[in-house]
Amino acid sequence: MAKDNYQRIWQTVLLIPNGKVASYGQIADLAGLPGRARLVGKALGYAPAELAVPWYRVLRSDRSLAFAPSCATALQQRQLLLAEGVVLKKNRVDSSALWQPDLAELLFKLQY
DNA sequence: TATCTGACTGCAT
DNA sequence: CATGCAGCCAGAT
Repeated sequence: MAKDNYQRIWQTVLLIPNGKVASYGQIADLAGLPGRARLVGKALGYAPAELAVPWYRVLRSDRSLAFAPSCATALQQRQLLLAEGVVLKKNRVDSSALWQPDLAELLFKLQY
């Protein structure tokens, strides 16, 4: 069911550590949904506020933010990332902020 | 059931 | 390094 995929995506995004970022495609892979990067974007859009999913830690594979640089959403994303110490240069995060999860630990936490 | 959409990607230029 | 573009595919209508 669609809702199940959203749940898996939200849970995976919840595991991104403070100060780290991941790409849509990476989240899709880790969530067991390879090839569905675009679905990750939709899932974040539908994420219930009470889950407090750190949507701002997810960006494109080239490390650029997925919004027009001047729109309100992009501004908020930049602010949230900067607040966590993520280095941002021209709408791109520094590669040192990329999340490199330990797969064994992930499998344990996600409980598939 | 058929179509349309896009918070994406990889590759070519 | 930046842009363009075809391919992508589940979910929404």
